[in-house]
Amino acid sequence: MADTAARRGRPGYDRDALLRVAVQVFTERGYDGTSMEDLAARLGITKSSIYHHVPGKAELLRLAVGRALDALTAVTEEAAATSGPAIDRLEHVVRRSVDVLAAELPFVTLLLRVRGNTEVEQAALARRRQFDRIVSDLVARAAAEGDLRPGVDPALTSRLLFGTVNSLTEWYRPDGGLAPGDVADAVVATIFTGIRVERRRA
Amino acid sequence: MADTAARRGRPGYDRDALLRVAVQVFTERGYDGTSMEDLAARLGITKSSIYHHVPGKAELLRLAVGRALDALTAVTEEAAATSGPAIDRLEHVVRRSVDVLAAELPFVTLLLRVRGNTEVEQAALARRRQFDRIVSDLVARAAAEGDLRPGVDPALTSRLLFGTVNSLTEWYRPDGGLAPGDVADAVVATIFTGIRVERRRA
DNA sequence: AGCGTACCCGAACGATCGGTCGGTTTATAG
DNA sequence: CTATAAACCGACCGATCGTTCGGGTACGCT
Repeated sequence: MADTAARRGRPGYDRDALLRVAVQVFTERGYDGTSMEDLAARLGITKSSIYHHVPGKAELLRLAVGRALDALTAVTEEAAATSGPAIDRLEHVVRRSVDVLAAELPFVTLLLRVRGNTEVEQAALARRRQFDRIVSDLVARAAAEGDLRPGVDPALTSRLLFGTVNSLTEWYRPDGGLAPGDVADAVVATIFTGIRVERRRA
Repeated sequence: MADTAARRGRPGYDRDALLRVAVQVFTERGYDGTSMEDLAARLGITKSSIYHHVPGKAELLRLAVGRALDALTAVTEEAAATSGPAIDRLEHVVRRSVDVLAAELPFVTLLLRVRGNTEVEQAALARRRQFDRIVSDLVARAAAEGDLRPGVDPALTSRLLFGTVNSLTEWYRPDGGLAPGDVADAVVATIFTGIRVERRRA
């Protein structure tokens, strides 16, 4: 789609192609559990070659989580996320977040596993908290506008909402015959409407 | 509660006390991201002293995830989890799982982060899949018994259910003024009943 | 053909990894 | 006071860690 334009120089990985593989391996073995040797083996090149593309291991992580954060941040800036009833804005953000998660699955997966060990990770966590804040504000507004069931705690609910959406990285695979829209439908239906039907009454 | 009975020998950590600290550090820095030196520093003893209690780093992980899995497995064997309508059994397992998660938080957290890098981790994943299977079977039965909203996919629903419950490890802290029962109420209310109220109709 | 560009390699670096070893310290039991 | 038990320590091991360095190699362009 993008460039079939022949590039100059010796063929091989460019920074983006390398990043894709790296992120894949990071999500499989964990960032700390992946050595540069592991990466090199998977890439089919030597360890030292990686440093032609990137100044170090940490930079690979930085690029990866940055990409995920950019995509998520963009969602919160869409028109449907910034106007209208909060409950509808919330639903939009949830649906689009699922889309982003599907489209950038390895990157988002990596982001969600970051624990703040290094400066790169702490910076990522800080940006992630901004996103979290926006969504939990939407939940609070939806409650204030009377669109949430009475008794639901907005803070707690936004936690559960995040948990449900983020847990998609644990099992969802885009090539599994399940479209992102279907997953979004299921998430919204489950959280917004509930799964149980009222039957036995007396 | 257990033993105030004075033990023999030089005072210090026993295997269980050491395990508690180790699991704590593992959840903070990640298993791979934690060196034996890190552990020793936190314990206030030297690296080599750790090997008096345990044959190696992997054994610490094995003990930790084993403890979490034992607690979760026990839940599925409780009376209320093995008889009655599936929807009620499901609710019971969810509620008790939240209890276990709260009571054994560091151990369960560690379990949920295991990715299968080593044999120990793969064995843990296998046992975890058994638990997952039991719960997803309950969802399927509840659907067959007509207690789930029509249109909900049991397989997908059980995934989301797991995601919601398991995500508690990301933020829940037992000393945060929120009782496990309250969290269980919120989870059950959110997933089973939904958060949205029907308002605008025409 | 020759040049610039982009990509890759082997060998080596100091630091840190998980783990081993022989010996020491501090308690209780008799 | 001695024996036994339980925990701890410092020095050291080979292996692996992320990274560096001085080149080598395969392309498009002119």
